[in-house]
Amino acid sequence: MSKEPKLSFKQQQLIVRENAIIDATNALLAQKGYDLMTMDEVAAEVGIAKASLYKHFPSKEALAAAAMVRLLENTIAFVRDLDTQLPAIEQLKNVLKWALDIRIKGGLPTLPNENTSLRDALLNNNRYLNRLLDLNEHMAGLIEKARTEGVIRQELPVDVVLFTIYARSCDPTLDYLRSSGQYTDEQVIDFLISTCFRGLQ
Amino acid sequence: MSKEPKLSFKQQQLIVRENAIIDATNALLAQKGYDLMTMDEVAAEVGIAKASLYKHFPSKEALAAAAMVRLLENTIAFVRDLDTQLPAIEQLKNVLKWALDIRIKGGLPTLPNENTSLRDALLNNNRYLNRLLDLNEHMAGLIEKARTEGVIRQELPVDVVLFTIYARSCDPTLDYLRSSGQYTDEQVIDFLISTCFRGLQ
DNA sequence: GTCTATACCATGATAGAC
DNA sequence: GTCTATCATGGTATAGAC
Repeated sequence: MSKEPKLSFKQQQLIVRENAIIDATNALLAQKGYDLMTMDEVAAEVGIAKASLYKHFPSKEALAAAAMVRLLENTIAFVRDLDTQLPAIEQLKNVLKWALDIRIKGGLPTLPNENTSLRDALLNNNRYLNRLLDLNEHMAGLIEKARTEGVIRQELPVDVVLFTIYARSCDPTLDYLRSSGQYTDEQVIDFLISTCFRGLQ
Repeated sequence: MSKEPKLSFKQQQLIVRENAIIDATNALLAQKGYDLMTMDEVAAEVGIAKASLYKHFPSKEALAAAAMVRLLENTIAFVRDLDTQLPAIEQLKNVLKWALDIRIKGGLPTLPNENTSLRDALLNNNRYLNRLLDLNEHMAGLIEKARTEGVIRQELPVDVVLFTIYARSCDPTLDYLRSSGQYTDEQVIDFLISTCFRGLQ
């Protein structure tokens, strides 16, 4: 595409490096959360000096935001590629299953809740907000479809269902059940999906 | 009870002061979480100097652990006082409702998940662990009773039900729905209890 | 037991050489 | 753009006077 392959190659190198940085950030965000993640750790994980990190991302907040944006983009891509032949409720379950699989592999940072200072940064990040709105729209469409198919309770508003599914992707129950050592990862995921959609009763 | 009322009075004063400290700790833990809570804030909230705080509690971890122990004791007391005439499932719902009410009032720290450094401290705290085991036994009894009454799915192990209910007490869905401003607090709590026990379908 | 003042350390961010 | 070395801030914890 570019007229100067050399420049393009350099740019490619840059992208690869920055992807590696975001990989490390993602893992550390998932493992320790935003506040406990340190820039020293990220740099060490990537194998570069901390100062070099700051040449790529101007701040810790910007770095974390970039990681969250990439995560949202991957999620949107997954949702777009869902098999539309399936009942909407099965598509929703597949989204949750996909998220839980990623989480078990150590790559899913928990939702930015009100306790963390990352939240404010993300709420001021337009790239992040745009991706989030985009994902929300896709998910809301699926939820409404599932409702017209009669498999989601009518009295539950769409946003209640949406947040409930989002929250289940970072449910601490996953960690507790896994650390009990009594179940396989697949069983734990099935429990979470089942209790989310069918409840306890 | 004591032979020396004067000493007992001093001890009472101490208890009152320490209760005030734990009150402040509880609120800050709920608001910001363990890592973002600072000893300066706790001291300022109570109205004493930071050094005085350390005369009462030897460390930040010990202080947070004391707050969590008191919370567990209050929970156990509530569970003990439940109306045993009610169906077990209604008693379980009442426990969750009670916890969510406290959380809305700003007094319920989130569960210590794997991300926080508080977790290790609590796992080494025998007072905390004993209270937790005690509560777990009470709750497990209720869950088994509800199961024999046929209102909890047989295929769900007791610990899955237990953790699922615990996790719902710190579900971020509560914050998201409240901040949307579309529902009353009571509605939000009903949504959470309903989706927990009946699910989305 | 309360205070002021401070030691000590971790961490986000930067300077400046190469 | 990478590095080493450093700064500035804020936090836990403590010393020592009263």
